[in-house]
Amino acid sequence: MAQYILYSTSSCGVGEISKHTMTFSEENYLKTIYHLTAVSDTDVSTNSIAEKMETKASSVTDMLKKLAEKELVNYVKYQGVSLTEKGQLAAKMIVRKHRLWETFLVEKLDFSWDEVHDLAEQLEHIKSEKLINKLDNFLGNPTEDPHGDAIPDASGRITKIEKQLLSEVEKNRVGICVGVKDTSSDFLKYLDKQEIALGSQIEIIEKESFDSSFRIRVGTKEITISNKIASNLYIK
Amino acid sequence: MAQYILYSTSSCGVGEISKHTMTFSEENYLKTIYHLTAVSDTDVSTNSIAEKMETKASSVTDMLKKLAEKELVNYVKYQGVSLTEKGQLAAKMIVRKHRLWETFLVEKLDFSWDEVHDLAEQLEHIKSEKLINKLDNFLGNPTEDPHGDAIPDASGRITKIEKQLLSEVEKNRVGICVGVKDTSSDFLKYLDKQEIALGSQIEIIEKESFDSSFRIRVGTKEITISNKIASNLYIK
DNA sequence: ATATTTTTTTAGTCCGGTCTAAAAAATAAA
DNA sequence: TTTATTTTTTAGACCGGACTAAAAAAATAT
Repeated sequence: MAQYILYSTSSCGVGEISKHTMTFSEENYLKTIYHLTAVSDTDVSTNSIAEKMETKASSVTDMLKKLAEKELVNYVKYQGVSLTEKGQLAAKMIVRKHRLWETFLVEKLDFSWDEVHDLAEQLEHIKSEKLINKLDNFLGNPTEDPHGDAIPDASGRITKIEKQLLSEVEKNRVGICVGVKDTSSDFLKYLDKQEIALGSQIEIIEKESFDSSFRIRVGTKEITISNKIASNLYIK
Repeated sequence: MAQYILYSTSSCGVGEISKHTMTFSEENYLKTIYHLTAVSDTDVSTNSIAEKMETKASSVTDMLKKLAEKELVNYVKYQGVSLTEKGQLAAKMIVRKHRLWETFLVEKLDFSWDEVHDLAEQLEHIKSEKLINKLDNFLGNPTEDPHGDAIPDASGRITKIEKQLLSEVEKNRVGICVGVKDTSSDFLKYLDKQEIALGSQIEIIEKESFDSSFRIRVGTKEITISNKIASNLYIK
């Protein structure tokens, strides 16, 4: 019976990864694990992956074995999974592709920010390092995508953006909207309706203690937003 | 036992196709059949498809049944295959995508014309009519790709380009290079070396009857090219 | 017209990725 | 600490798409 306790021993350059081509499915699992790790920073459970990917736990287990075999994850039966260095880099490259394509779609093809996610899910699997680097240059080497999320550079480095959730900011602060936490189409459409976009100036006029809602000024307009909205908006 | 004699009876709009999503594999078969039909204009044989796709005849037979089931091809056992109206339109949409992406890669991302084919083979499978139409607009609705091949429009219409093979043109004619027949990387690299590109002025100085080679002037330079080269260059 | 060769199809296998159902391990409750 | 519950893994199946080997049909040659 095979052992799945795998620690990355050999260092691995970016170029090396592109040689082992991964399947779409493998890439999707890797990306999901990456995102789940980013939130909790502990080992990721089989079930949490299954839930996020809308698949079954048994399918996840199968895939984790394959990814462990390829030394992309550290997987110990019943104890969850984490990315190896190699896996982390691979995941970052997928995220890089996703966010660069989203940027392309919004900036060059004039898509709105709520339309681009599904398309980027397809485009992120196009296999060519050269393509993505040329796209990066074409877009002017952006560091953030249309939702304010950081775009890893060609070597996987991420320039951290300092930002705060609007819900955690004190009264009277004025800031610029720099990102969203929830990127669902519904939320983004709501923001469009309220004329809140990346770069909008937001001032907190009042915090309502009763329901934790916020009275804010967006540009020149004054509006009320729920706590749920406020806790999905980043400002700086 | 199922019958595979299928003629398209219902007319089918462009929008309708995108609902039945096709797999990558189905799209590749359809595209291959389309290209093979374009050359011979008769029914396409199982073997010719297998050869072009570098696969086995038995795999082709399997797929032809599936495509017939979906009413994308007219398939009669042992008698070859042709595209239905629906299949033709679907194939044209794939070709449209392929050629628009190639154009994008060359014009916007600065790829050379010998590099783009393999990338476009991946990009042509991205599923979104909206994306491809926006890309079309972004590129200024081009009618030809970087190799001089026609790009079908959103409804599948193709604006025929009048062009002749250089090998079939009489002595002293002056023309503009408008396309290539062979689009292999080797051939395109050869053309780059000889400084022959789309738009180059070409004058036939001499036809050598012995080996059917050509003495031509490209711009200001005089060079000799073999008959094989001349029969893969289109001029107008 | 018959035999031979080529082409095409069928039958059965395999692989990747998913699933269900059942077993095993870990966790929580009594 | 024993039992109940939840989580995770295994075992076995299926599906799409490919393959090999063998059978059947069509084309070609004698």
